[in-house]
Amino acid sequence: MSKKKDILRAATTLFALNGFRDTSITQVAQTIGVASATIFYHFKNKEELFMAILQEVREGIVRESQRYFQENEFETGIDMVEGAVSFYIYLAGIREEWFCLLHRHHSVKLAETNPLCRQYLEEIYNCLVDIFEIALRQGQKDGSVEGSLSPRKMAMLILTMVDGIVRLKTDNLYDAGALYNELILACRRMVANNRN
Amino acid sequence: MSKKKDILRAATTLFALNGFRDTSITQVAQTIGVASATIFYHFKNKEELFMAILQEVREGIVRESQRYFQENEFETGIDMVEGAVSFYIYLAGIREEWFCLLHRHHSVKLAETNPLCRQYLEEIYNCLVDIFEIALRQGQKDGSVEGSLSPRKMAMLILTMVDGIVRLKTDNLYDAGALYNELILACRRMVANNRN
DNA sequence: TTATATACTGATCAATTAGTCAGTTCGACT
DNA sequence: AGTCGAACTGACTAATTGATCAGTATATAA
Repeated sequence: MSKKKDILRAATTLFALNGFRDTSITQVAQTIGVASATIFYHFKNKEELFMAILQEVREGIVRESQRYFQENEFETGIDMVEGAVSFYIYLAGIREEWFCLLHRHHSVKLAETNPLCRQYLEEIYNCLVDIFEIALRQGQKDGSVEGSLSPRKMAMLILTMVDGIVRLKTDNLYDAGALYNELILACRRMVANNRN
Repeated sequence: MSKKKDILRAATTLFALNGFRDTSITQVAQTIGVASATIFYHFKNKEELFMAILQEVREGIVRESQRYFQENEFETGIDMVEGAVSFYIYLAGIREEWFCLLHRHHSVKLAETNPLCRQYLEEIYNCLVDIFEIALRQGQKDGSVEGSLSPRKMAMLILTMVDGIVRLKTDNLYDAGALYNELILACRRMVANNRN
């Protein structure tokens, strides 16, 4: 019967869609038909509401990435890279709010002064880079990925590219789907071992 | 003796650094020692101030990209791609405010309702994609770039990746310089014609 | 029934905000 | 000297904001 989950859900959507500063507590309260004081009953202030959301996002991303590793197996590392790209696009599709929220400047800005926020963001990005790095290391072991490349740095580059495509979609600037094939191709060309 | 340029300069920095919504007119006025009413004398409202800044950014980016094409010549298309990446990183380094501003959600959001804002953003991004696309087309002509790739789409992917690296730097998350060599390498591998 | 803690609310507040306006300063031209 | 317009300002306003608090409703346990 608690409205806490409702508040979190509505605030997540609104913060993701319009940003932290452009979303008032009143607006969050109104969308779920609750007094604004109710929000301050469950959360000390607006920033703590944001932090609670960020914590949920972190848990969600870590959980989903673990599930991805459990449920998928790939023959070669390079296939695993492709799978990782697919997974990222898929996750950003069904959990658009999470990625919108991470893309907002407020998260980055808050991390400068709020250590917990910084910690959450680092955990999230490490988790996301790892998805690609693990695939690349696997590929270097089985010979499908060029051995001279730095797995961590190439993983960051791929993440950067894939995340940029996701951004194009969430910002309604370009349809991510239209670039999907080229994205996969580009990643393969970037890291594949050409001797095979 | 007009304070208009001062206002534009201060507002550009503040909007880029803290965002549109988190920057008050009073704050802009105080940083240059001017009454806040002076800002409303030169600009109809806060949004028009923002639009004036965006117009300046557009002009700057178009101007700099034209200068880049005039002042540089490359032997092969693939070298031109590398030059384009270099140029982008360089420009984002000396005009960090421009790119910070473009990365802010407010620009994208405003474009949804303000046609002029949308037009400016489109012109900016077309100009930036073109830098890479022209290089790729050149490379397909001289055989240094794989001919089967779509120049426009590959240009968008490269832009996305390079811009993502710039973002890492402006967001103080990671040093762009540390990824520079890998970035160039990745771009070359992505589009190079392997038959040569 | 009574007690108690949790969930929730209406009324209210102090602070900040974008924006207005009447009036002042000042340099250029006649 | 006098006129005029552009640049600029101090004082103000109406609206919104995050946050507080005293008090109400409800359910569960003693």
